[in-house]
Amino acid sequence: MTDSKNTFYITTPIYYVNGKPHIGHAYTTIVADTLARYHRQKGDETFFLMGTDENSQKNVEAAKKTGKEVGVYVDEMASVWRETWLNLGISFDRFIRTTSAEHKKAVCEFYQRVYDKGDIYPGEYEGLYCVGCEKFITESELDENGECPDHKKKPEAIKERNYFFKLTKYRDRLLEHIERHPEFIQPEKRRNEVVSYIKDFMEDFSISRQAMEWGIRLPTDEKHAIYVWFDALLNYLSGIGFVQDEIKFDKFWPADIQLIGKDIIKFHCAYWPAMLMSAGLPLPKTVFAHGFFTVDGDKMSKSLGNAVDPVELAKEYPFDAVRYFLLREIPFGEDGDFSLKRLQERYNADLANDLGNLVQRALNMIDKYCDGSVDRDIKIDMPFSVETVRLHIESLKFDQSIIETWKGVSWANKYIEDAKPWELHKSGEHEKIKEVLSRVYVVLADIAETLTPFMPETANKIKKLLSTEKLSPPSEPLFPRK
RNA sequence: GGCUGGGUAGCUCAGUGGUUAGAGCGAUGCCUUCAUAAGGCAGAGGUCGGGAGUUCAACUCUCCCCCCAGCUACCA
Repeated sequence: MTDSKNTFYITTPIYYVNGKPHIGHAYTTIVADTLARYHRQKGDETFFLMGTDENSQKNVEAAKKTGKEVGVYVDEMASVWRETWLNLGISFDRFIRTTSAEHKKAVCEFYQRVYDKGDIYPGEYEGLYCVGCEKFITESELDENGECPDHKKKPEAIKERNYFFKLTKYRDRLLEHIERHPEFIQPEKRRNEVVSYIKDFMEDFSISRQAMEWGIRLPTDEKHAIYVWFDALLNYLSGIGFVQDEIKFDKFWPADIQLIGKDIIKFHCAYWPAMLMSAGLPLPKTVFAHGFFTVDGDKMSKSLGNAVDPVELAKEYPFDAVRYFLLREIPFGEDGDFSLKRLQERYNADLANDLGNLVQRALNMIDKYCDGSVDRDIKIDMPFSVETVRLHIESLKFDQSIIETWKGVSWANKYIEDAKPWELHKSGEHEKIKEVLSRVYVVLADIAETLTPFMPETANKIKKLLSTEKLSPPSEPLFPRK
């Protein structure tokens, strides 16, 4: 991923709008935002897409509960989601809605291509369907009450004629692609799961529903709505202008990274690439499935009511602190535990004490001992490697990247301790003080630069403090202790 | 039942066929005062899941077992 390519296209899954965003959504989104900001900083022409999945049956049910028209309901909810991310400072370039005219047009065109290819055939399906999952499930997957274990709901028995996509036709090509491109599915353990699924269990899947009133109509048969996944996955194409802005589309497709949660691997690592093959389009370079959170050790679930609301959280802690915590605490790709206690510990130790206090003490001494002036171009050996930070980001090891940056923070704190500017001040060694504080200054400047993708607001604050003509400490601490 | 990944300090994790097994956080003691009662230093804390084997030598390799997570099957 260290090629010199100058465009970068990254996507998050589009989210269902039948509820509010929780910390898991925020996690995916933060990672995507960090990567997007990194690539922009690097100078790549970057496109960061996110959006909402609105043609789903579960949205219809959610709307029914509120007594609203589905159309009204999804409009309202889509706006809630969009505003949430905007307010949290997420730098998406486009927020795609699957009910938009553009998306529908793209889906119809895509469908037509696959149809013309001969990959769609009518058939009959009988099975149990869980609306919560938006997929068919087998009896053996049900729990002791005959309910879907994830959604605690009885699945619906469906028997109808509908249309199928010849997924199995692409079995060999999929396996070959995965084999030849080890970077396609990450992390590695997910790749194994996918391979075993494709080899042993994959079947053609139904791509239409007769019973559905809501959703995109099948161009070749108006009585059918397109199955939500065959529609939703295409947002990654419609979001960058598929069949409507070919120049833009050709510039950004295929995507560099598609982030997903581990629950939707099958759709993104089997259905999706096969659909693209059928339509004659190149495959995304990497699909990365991250882990899930527990909250204080418990599975996050509606029944436990322990879902963490990122908006509420951002009232307690600056959102940068939440970003820092999630990226620093959880090795990307692993499952992690979210706990407020842990967040507070990290906040106080790393952000308030180490970084925030460093900025404070350094600028205070520059102000006090050097009249706000240092040599901003002093050449020193950097105590951490910006190159290492970059390499870690590009290999998606955000925790490592932050650890490397913190070497700079620790170095500066120790250097100040060893050099003791306050004693130099007493003995009147002004030149020496200025040299010491100049060194600290340039390290801080590099830290701010490096931190930009991770903590954009904080990085900007520091940059601003460092760019005033007469340097002085911030009027308020960067991160007040909690 | 099968497959995959994992079980290392209180917590989160890193690590190598070879002297006394590492980091960060937390807890303890000391030093310091520029700073958000922040910072620095030091010691404490582990029979590296259990057992057997290979080897001059294993935490690091092999086998068996136990436990955790994920995927998946079968029986019902």
